[in-house]
Amino acid sequence: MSGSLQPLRRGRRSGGEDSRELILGTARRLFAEHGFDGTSLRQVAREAQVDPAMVHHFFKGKDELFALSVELPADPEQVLAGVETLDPGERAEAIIRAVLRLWEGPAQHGLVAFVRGTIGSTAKTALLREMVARTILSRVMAGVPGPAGEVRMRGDLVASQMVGLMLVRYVVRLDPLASATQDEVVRMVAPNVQRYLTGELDNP
Amino acid sequence: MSGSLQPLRRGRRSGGEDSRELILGTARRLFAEHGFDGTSLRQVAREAQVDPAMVHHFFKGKDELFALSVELPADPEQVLAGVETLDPGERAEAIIRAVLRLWEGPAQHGLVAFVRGTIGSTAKTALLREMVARTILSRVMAGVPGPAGEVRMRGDLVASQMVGLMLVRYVVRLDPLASATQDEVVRMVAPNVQRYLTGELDNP
DNA sequence: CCGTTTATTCACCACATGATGAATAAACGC
DNA sequence: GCGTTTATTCATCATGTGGTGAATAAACGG
Repeated sequence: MSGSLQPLRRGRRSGGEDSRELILGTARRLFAEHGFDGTSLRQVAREAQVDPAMVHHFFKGKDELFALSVELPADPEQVLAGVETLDPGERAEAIIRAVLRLWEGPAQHGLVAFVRGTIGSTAKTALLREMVARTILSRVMAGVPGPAGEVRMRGDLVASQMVGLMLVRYVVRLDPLASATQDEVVRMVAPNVQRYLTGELDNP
Repeated sequence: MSGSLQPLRRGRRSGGEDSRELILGTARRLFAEHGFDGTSLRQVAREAQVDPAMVHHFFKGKDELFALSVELPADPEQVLAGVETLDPGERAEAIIRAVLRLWEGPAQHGLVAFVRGTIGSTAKTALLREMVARTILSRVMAGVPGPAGEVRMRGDLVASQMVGLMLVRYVVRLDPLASATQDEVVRMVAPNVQRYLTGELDNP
């Protein structure tokens, strides 16, 4: 009766269950659901049914775990590859298709986590701004005719539509937009993006 | 020399500095900058140069402080008042004007805080979805002709553009969109919103 | 079969968080 | 002037956090 319940067996487990992957998977999910700050190592460990110290055993710390969790399988340059070679007058569809393909691939979890974590704080928002402005928009807007100031404005407008689309479709998941097919989305929003890219802005 | 530095004077301060408002203001700013989870009571107290216990003296807890901080000075119904009486064919401009007016008023801090706090977690996102779908979109789309399914889709598209606009202009602050005048914004994006509202969707 | 590596658990640390309750002092009402 | 209210500070709690170091046990390599 008074037998002390034996201390949980220490040491390596027998089964071949790969704890590292288990932790990574759980982290990926939790980071996507609650963002970086909203997710704790112990929470990850708990849900993965693993000792918190294991997380540190496999990963250097929370930062590394996050980095590996949201590791984007494709960098923006690759996703948008070829877009700048297209005629600006027909570029909208390609942009939208690329973005939809990216978000509907294996990167989705990571991207949602990235967005959630990024929008949550001013500092990270600044990073996002740099990234969007430099890496993405410069590529998307390459070759669009017009004065530099106007082209930058067009880029921001394109960004506003694309950001809104991703947020509503993948993060907030507003139906029926969230469950429309890729083709439908392209058909519906491409004309608007195209107007931002090369259409008449001042004269509705 | 060895005089112990006297313990900071306790008790009520002489000056008429209203600490309550000071705390509220600081909280409003910090919540907007770092979101709910990213802001701690002690941080607020520190920046307001006030003892952490004061925060609890004036407010029941973090939740109440947050609630009072992001208190929206105008509810959506009021902001969009009259929109549903307008001809759907000319409604886009009114919608955009209303949103811009709201975001550029005293509510801005609270709204940014709300967005940051809301996008950070799944649970709160669900709330946002309900709110947007029921309260806002139903009003904005009232009287728009067409089958129910199509009208809902049009609403989502409008939401995608408006959400993106708010995010890029007020949260991420992408320039030059962030520093454009209200009139410019209206001129540039109204046609796109109008197309979502009543334009031809399938046939670009 | 023995030594090394690796996986797992436990016992801690220092620290920040949200919160409470008592002590003190000024302001206020009478 | 005195009692009450209110503002302010301090000491303290329980909890959760990220992180470290050692102990243990299984797997692996020779």
